[in-house]
Amino acid sequence: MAITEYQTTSRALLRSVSLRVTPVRAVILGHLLKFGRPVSHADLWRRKKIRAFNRVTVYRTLLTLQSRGIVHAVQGTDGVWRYCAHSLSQEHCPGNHPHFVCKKCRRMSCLLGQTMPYVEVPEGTVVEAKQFVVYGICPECASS
Amino acid sequence: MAITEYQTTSRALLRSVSLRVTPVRAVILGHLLKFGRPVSHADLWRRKKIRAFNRVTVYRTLLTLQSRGIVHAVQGTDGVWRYCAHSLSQEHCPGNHPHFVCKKCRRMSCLLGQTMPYVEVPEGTVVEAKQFVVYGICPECASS
DNA sequence: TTATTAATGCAACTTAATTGCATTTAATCT
DNA sequence: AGATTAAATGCAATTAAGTTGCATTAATAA
Repeated sequence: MAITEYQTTSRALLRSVSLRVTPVRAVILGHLLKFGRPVSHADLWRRKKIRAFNRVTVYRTLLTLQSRGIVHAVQGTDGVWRYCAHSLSQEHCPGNHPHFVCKKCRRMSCLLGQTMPYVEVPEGTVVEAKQFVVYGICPECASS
Repeated sequence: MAITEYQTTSRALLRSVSLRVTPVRAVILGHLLKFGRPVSHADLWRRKKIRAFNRVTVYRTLLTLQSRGIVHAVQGTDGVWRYCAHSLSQEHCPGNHPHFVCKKCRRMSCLLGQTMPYVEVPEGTVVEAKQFVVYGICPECASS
């Protein structure tokens, strides 16, 4: 899939959640889809095409996409938020799995194939989200 | 247990991990023990006795206590680190349980009585820590 | 009591993220 | 196609959490 195709998909995704199709949104969503793993604002900002926009707008765009449910956010143990896009085909809110953060390369990856574990909470508690982050060294960094 | 007693305990705790007993450490550890739940730098900073010290020193003290294993740190879904002290009686490294953060009062509490779930990671991955945060509304905030 | 190693304070800085407001633009409706 | 308008964007400034380097001070051991 070429980057332009990702942007075609992006436009469709945006329209599907009735968001105006703007250049920033198409480009950011395109990049997120291409990354395929949760990436931070900083990761995006390294890309020329994204740096063409305003930093604040990038932040706001990520929030907008998140609010419409086409992007989910997870935080690493470094306190930095990472965003991951999901395609239209996925039925329920994704991101519902543990994540791994490498202390060396700071990359985050999804630990797929396992769901979020059940947790017991005190009576009367309203659970809105769960975040499970595993921290350590990824295979690539560990072997070098 | 009065605050002075907490500080007596603090001194013993500090000595037990061969840390110099200084005013900042005794006061911070005393407050952490009294809180009994994970609290942030900001939470501590609200206390007059703690604001008497330097902000940086408070940060550094928390790191020191953490490095000696008498305090553990967890991050909320707001990206803020919270610190929790544990008494000498506890055998193994505490903090090894899920935590809950309330979106309204921003308080963090420990979800005791359940251990950290096992997670499958790709071959070659080195796991150093796991963080499981449940986000939502606490019973107190939910009922009001 | 003194020596010395560790701890503290201060000032400045970094990085992530947010806010308010003026300007521009995507989509809608003639 | 062109005007309309609510929504989106850019800019400047700000906040909040946390860090760094370095000079000064203090807790402990001899």
